Amino acid sequence: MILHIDCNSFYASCEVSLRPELKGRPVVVANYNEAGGGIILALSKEAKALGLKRGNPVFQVRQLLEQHQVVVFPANLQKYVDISRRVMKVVIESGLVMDFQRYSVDEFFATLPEMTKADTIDYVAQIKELIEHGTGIPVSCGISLTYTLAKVATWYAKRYEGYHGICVLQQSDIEKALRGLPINDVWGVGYRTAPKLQRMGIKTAWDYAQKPQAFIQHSFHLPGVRTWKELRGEPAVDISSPPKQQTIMHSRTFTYMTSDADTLSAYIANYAVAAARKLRDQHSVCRSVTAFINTNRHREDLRQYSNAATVRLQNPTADTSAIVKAAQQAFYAIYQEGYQYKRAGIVLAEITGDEAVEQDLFADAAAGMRQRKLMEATDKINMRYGMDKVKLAAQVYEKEKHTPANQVRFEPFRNQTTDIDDVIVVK
DNA sequence: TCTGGGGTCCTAGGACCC
DNA sequence: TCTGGGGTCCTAGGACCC
Repeated sequence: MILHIDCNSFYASCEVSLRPELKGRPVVVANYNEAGGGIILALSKEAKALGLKRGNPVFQVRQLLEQHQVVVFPANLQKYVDISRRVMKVVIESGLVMDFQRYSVDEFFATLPEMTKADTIDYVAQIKELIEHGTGIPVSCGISLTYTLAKVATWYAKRYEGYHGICVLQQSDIEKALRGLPINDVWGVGYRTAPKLQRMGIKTAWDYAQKPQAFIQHSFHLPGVRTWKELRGEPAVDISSPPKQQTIMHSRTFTYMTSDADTLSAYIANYAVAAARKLRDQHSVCRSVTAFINTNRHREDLRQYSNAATVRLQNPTADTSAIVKAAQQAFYAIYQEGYQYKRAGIVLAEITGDEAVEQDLFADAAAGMRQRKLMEATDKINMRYGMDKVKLAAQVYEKEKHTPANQVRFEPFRNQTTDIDDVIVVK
């Protein structure tokens, strides 16, 4: 059987686990932005009960947040990744599961030894208890024949208190479970496909699983067929993750719109620097650099423009200045005057390991080595004295000064798992 | 005033080859 | 009337995930 472990309200649970006095209070995590908040990314049970939803722009729900004294945390991805690793560690060290796989920051899959249903529940309860005791993160568990069915089981485990967070779906339980599952809650069915399915009269996972394979293949192609097989109990999904990340993206939505090329180009340079740093962290090099810019899609009164351009590098590299140069070249290829831009970003692709970098015959090996040393040195300085203490001239731009009124008050950033000054002291 | 930031996989169609 | 036929590779864009 496949076991699926899903951390409940993960980001919010992480914050609460480090601030236990907040247990039982409404807590949300939103991505922080200087103008007073982006959107809500995660919510505790109590916050959900107030009618707050994932994806709500913070400014739209300000009243509700204040009225109920909701605690608002700025998203701190590094911390969540760190806690996610601890959850993994607890499960792996328990020795209770086989083929443990991390699917995302808050979801894991594993294989369980064969047992009766009652024994399975007891067995998984042990794992659940170990995680909750060891990390403070509550989890829900689903167990079934395939990955997709295990996620169906987790859907039930989360939804009905009676399961106490653990739901097992055996062959004989599957029909009933699928009949009760709306098609749009099936893993692999997104917001584009769901309405199409509705129009075809396919309203539940069961309806979908009952269609002939040829029909599914014709209408929904390979991904659709995979989901179809999985729902029928036949494994078809492979989640063994590719060894290395294939693309690295860095993008931001700005607080204010701008049409100024110099400002945008400095933003692009900063994103390129961040992406290059990430590239070096995982000991990789890239060969293609894409820049993209977008206007504000929420402003129907303004003219819209979105575009992207890619520059292919002569040699695979992780050198900041080469990547910045390519990113800016790509940017100027697509920049158009007269639009109000709201978002920009860059994507690094054709990523490979830096062990054996294929060198251009004419490349200057000595210069490459100097560049590499320069990168190592700047990374070290920035690591020690703070981000961007040393930077490229291209990264400098004039900060727009605005102090918006009516801001939602965020909790301060605290890195309790990585920064010695923030580590919790137990008395 | 204010609306996220990452990723992966698949397919169709164009360019090119013989 | 009728305009080959079989490949491969690459890219853009769409769909999905959290």
